[in-house]
Amino acid sequence: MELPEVEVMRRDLEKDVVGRRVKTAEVKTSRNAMRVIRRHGKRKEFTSRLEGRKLSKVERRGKYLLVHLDSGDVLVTHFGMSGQFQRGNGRVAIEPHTHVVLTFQQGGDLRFIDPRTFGEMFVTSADEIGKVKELQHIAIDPLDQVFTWPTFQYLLAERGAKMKQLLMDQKFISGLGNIYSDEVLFAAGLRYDRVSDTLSSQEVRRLYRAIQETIQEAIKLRGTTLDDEAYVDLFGKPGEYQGELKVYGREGEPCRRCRSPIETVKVSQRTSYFCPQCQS
DNA sequence: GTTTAACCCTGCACGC
DNA sequence: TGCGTGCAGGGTTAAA
Repeated sequence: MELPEVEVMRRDLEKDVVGRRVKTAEVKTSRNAMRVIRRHGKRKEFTSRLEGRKLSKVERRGKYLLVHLDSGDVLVTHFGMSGQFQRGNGRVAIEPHTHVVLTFQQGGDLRFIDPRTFGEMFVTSADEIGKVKELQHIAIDPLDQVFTWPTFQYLLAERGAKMKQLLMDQKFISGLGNIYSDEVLFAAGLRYDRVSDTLSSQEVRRLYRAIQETIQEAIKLRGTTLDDEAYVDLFGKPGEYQGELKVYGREGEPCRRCRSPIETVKVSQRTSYFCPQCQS
């Protein structure tokens, strides 16, 4: 799940679960459920801070979701590769790989499902949130007001790294993963191996616009749901941005702009898709 | 400073 | 049909 999917989830939660009070919090007994709450030694450390609490606000920091509780605590969730939240109720069967279930006093529940358990949940106090290492180092957010193109130009000039790696680096810019970084580079007409401090002003501007437009459009279409991956929203509905993908997952297929076959390359263990003609 | 490899998990497609 | 391999939208760490 990348920024657009996390943002869609944030908005859904804001509409649908904010204001509800947690009656019971359950962490399943499996080894992987414990892996999900790995920062807590015991289940109770996690569940006792949730039970009886009302959910008051949901914010996003990069790919992290922060659900604020009326106690001042914050429930932090990262979805990893396969994590998701699903709304349910007592009549809906618990899916395999469901690790946490919050049941609401008002009825219904919220489930955290994650087959690969790269995802994580933990509760911390609002005061301590600034001390969480992963959150401290999260870089500028593309949707933030302070993400302006002169700022971006400065940040790029400070580094001498290849663009694909840099866009994926959450300490450089937050929210982009393997899919959207490829889409952004295509939209900007830049190759994955361009070095950040050699971009012209015009290229920086193109890249800046590509980031904003790609992210905005993906949120509008409620995220990307690929055939083999199963991102769905809070209510189980897939996104629609997959129909807009220009390069990701299209190896060998003709570029939508120039008809050249889309190529792939391995960049830090991940497959990167690009058009050899349109990107330089 | 930047890049690479290994690792953390499960599920699925693919080739033999 | 069965089995091994590689790959998948995440991130960290140590070493080169």
